[in-house]
Amino acid sequence: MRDPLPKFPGYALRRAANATAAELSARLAPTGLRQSDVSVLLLVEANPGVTASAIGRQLGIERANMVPLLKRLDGLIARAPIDGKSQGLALTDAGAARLAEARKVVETFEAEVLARVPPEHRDHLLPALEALWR
Amino acid sequence: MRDPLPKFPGYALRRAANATAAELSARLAPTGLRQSDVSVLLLVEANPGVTASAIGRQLGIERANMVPLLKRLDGLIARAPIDGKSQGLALTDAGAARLAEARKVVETFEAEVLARVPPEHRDHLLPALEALWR
DNA sequence: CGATAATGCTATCGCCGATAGCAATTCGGA
DNA sequence: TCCGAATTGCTATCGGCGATAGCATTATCG
Repeated sequence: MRDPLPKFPGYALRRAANATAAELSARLAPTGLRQSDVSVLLLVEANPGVTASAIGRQLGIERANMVPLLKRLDGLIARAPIDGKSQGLALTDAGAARLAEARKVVETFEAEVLARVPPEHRDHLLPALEALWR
Repeated sequence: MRDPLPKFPGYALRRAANATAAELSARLAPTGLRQSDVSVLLLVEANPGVTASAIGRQLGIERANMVPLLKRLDGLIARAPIDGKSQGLALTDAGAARLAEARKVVETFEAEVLARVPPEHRDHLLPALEALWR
């Protein structure tokens, strides 16, 4: 079947992103966390006391979408008022434990993804992708 | 703010794919077509007489999801029965005309995407991505 | 011929992201 | 210092894309 689409970088990007996202989701299922959950947990861990807004800005998640996300992470993330309108986020012990599991999954997965790229292209993937969104 | 995520190829893939998809969607808006619409139209154009199932297989779209998609493209794609259960798809004149508009948008966009990638990484992007889904 | 596979379809769900709007609070410049 | 502007967290709702389960009909093949 003739298929002109794979020549398009945007199309290849979509397919590659879908494939990897589906696989990572499957691997994260046992932890009960979604990809977005893990990304938020990682950022909260690395920046204790950050606000939900700041996390959202960094990850490209709208404030409105942070709300149900954080609601899902109840018990894993603690909130402490910073002032009258902001609240600082931090991992609870349970959150740190769950993140430890998830991190193993993610790091294994990411290493495997990179390993699938032929060696001569491998080092170019990250810089090329970063040019497209940073 | 500390952010360990950009080091992960899977994360960079998601962000890059999101950014490019959002931009392409915006550019396609004037044509009234979605990205998936255009990909289907391109495949039907390149393979007149194909079935919806075959298109779906090629594009990674479930049969079930082809139904509303083709319903949206009513008037742009004609269906002719092949046998009792299959139907061949082909572009109508209107479909060919709309696709011509969309193709211009897509090709311009794809060229710009590639142009954003630093020259030393450019030729590696497509092969690297293909290794992740093909 | 009969089991199996394929096709097109309905209905429903999940994930991620976006917009619009709101009340409360904080910030910053005249 | 005061007041308009910006920020924060939130509700509600929508859109795009993809997935699953199940169904009736029709083809295919051993």
